[in-house]
Amino acid sequence: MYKPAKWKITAQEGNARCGTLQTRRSTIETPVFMPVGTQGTVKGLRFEWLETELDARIILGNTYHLWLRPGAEIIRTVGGLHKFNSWNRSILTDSGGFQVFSLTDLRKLKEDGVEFRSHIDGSLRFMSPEVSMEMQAALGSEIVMVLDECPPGNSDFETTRKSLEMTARWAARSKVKFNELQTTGMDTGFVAGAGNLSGQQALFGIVQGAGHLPLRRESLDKTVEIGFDGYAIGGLSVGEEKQVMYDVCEFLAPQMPADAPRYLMGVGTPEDLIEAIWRGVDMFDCVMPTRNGRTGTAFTSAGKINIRNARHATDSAPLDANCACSVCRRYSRAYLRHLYQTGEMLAAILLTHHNLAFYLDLMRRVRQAIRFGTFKEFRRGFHEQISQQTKAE
RNA sequence: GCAGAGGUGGUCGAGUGGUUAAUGGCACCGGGCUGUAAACCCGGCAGGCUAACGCCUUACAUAGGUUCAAAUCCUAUCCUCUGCA
Repeated sequence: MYKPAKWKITAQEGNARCGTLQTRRSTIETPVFMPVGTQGTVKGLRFEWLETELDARIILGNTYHLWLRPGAEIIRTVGGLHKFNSWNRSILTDSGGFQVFSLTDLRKLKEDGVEFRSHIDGSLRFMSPEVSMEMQAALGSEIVMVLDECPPGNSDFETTRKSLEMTARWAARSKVKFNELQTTGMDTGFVAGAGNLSGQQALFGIVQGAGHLPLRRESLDKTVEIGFDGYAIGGLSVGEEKQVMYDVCEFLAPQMPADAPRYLMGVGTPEDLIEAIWRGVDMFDCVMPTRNGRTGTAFTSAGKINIRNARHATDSAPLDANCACSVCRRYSRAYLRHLYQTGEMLAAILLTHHNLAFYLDLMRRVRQAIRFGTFKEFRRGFHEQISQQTKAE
């Protein structure tokens, strides 16, 4: 029987893994960073750049946001998200679960689903595991996420336990509905004759449990029991201490099925990625490179820089002397600062471009290190750079 | 020349006798951003001293004056704008 996605580990160093995830639309080398494209666009970047220079193989889309606008009907009419936005490589769609957390003041949580007060026009909208699956089938993404509840990172034991139990029930419902949609041809992204793949969508489960390790274990068991094509760690980088995130990854990742990709949702800083990969995580997404790019922060091999700072006013150096991206090859800090200060949209575009290039290149170098068995040294070198930078400040 | 209006901190602009070192906006300086309600949000912004509560100095064109108290009232001077000659 053909599967929707094929996962293969190609190299390992300790808990860190290097692999390939083949979907019906692209082959993704892991560890991978997936640029976030909430509304069907990676803000500020043309797909041309993502395809050629950056060579991103997969990006995100968001079910909640695309569900509100343009809506399922339009998406179905135009034949799914790939046809709509012209991105022909893989897409992973988040289920709307994060909005249960981020839009907490605009929603009511019930066993059946979530009642959202639309942040756009105030209308009442009902999202359930079934609705989320339907919307994600309409979008036709390669990887579908189950609808989960993402409780705040510092939630207490009892709250977390109740939440994770409902998430588990939602996961089971998600899978039932997902299977039904796959067999009734509701997936707009279906690829007939996709080689040794089924051409269908893959479905990932999400492990919750906040900072409580026993609950993490419990959630993992429940999720694995249902059975998914990949497993995500959710509910981190949502207000808890950074060490909690590392501890949860360290505890959880090695226990997650080795024969499926592990995805740490919503993380993070370059350092976070290194630390999570070290602990056995394969996939990441985060708004940080795109949002921070828009708001004036560039990630570089020497740490973060704020392009607004006056010290860059006449600096003819690129953002990062060690970066080979087209922005660093051509534009000076002085010019980028000028663009930012004058409110020119090109500032956001160029900083976003560089930041994503930096993130994707970092992942390339990490993969290479794992293949060569030098990731341990790579990680140490990375730490030294960061502590040097902290001292310098 | 005559008539009218007006000169406030980097800038625009409130304030028209008493918590005014002076509201706001902009500019400037700095910080934040982790499955995107964010091309956004927060802080600082006369000078000096202090670890800090605070304290001191200089400030609303210039120079005088009235008053317990003046950016605010009076006088003179300088300057700007508008209209008429």
